[in-house]
Amino acid sequence: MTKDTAAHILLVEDEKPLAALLKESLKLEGFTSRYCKDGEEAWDIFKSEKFDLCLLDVNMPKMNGIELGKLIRDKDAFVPILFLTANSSEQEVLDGFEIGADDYMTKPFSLKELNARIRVLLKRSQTQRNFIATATPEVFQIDNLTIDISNQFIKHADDIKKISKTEAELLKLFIQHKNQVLTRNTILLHVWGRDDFYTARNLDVYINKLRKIIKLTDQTEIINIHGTGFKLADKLTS
Amino acid sequence: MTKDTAAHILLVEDEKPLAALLKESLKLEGFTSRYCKDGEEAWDIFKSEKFDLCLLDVNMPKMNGIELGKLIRDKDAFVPILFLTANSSEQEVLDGFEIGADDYMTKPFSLKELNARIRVLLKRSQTQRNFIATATPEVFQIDNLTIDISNQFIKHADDIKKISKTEAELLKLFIQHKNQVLTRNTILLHVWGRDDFYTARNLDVYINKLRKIIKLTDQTEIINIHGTGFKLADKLTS
DNA sequence: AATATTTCTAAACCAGTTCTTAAAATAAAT
DNA sequence: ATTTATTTTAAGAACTGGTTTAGAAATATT
Repeated sequence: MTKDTAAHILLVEDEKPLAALLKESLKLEGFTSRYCKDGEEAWDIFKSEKFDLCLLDVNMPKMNGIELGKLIRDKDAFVPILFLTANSSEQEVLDGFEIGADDYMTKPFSLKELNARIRVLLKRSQTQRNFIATATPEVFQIDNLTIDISNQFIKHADDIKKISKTEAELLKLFIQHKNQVLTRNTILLHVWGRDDFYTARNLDVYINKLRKIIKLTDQTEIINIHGTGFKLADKLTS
Repeated sequence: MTKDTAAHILLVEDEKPLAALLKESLKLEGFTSRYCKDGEEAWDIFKSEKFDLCLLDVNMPKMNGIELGKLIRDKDAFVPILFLTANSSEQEVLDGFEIGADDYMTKPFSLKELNARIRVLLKRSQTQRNFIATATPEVFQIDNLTIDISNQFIKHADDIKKISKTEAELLKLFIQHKNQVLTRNTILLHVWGRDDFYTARNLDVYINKLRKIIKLTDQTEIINIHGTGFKLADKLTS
């Protein structure tokens, strides 16, 4: 959950109509979600995407929710897991908590209550994150230019210049994806959490600011891929 | 809950037989508990005793569970609150979550499930507790300035000056994380337990107080990272 | 139990900075 | 040529931070 952007939720549910309802409900609450129809598919997705919460049906073909929950919990000790179940035998519920579930709801349930519980879990994990996380130092060196993201400054030949939070975030995104094309949409969602006309213009303003910084080195530049996005890349010396 | 000792639970329930059953169950699970028969009594007790979790019945004479929960949440932003309710209208449940409940169970419920949910909540809050309770020496020496956190005073060239509890706590947090950027949110959660508009401005007031103290040494300073937070750092000697 | 003292919060004000919007100029693609 | 995308500059809006102060709340003292 970068910045103020919406939480991203993994939704695994084999009953299509319920799944559609849930996906719609999550959207209305302002969350983004990724839907998977069974446990195997979900596990594949989970390995490659970052989620703020997992909403798992227990009874599913191929791999049931509990098994999936265990895999998820083993890989990520903190991501909140909420199980949905139809025929909740007490033992099944206890099994869920045993493998590290955070909450359990029995069908049929109130959508509003589900949303309330989701918010509780998200708030808790967010608080936990803030409590523990003191920004890991992020210092990059490009040519004779030092870029300190967490302390928000750049240093060029003993000349220290402060940069803003947004500049730092954008710069970090580029550095982490050096030589890769970042689409406008990716950048906008990552840094601003939204993608609309004005924010897109704003990005251009910030590209301009960043180019002035990057110019201090003469090895690297931000190049535009017309109609697509931008790329931080080594200059061609030809 | 100091490390290995059992969690201490506030149990508020006006139905005597259920209360007795719950108290017994908590004991079997290895928890200690304090029983109160109504909200008013519970609030008195809560103010003077430290609990790791609150188990509150919603329907009670004198002060209902929701009101009590709100008082508790205002005083302590972190202690987990679990509501028990007989006739759970959806709205009542939502009200509970609204005031900051962490979980909700509808009577009749499975004792085993209740215990599982209690353990989940305790586990989550444990992480934070551990972070708070990192034992560190309470006396620091920075340059010619001695800072005694537990006795709440600073000493500079034989000049002893008292500092307040909040000043001491904030100073300690900075010293423990010297040269690391602390976000406003992290600071607020640690020192004030909440992050809202007024508390945020309050932080600025205290930064101001602390800077006057820190100024007594000329090696160290509190610097602001615009839009992010603050950092206690060695002055740059350039 | 009343009073004094200290500490904390809320609020106002100002200064500084960062972000957004707008608009004009330039470049690329069809 | 014309449309669409990008670059650049700039003004003001919005936000963030620093400082002081008055009164509320909590704590200590008589």
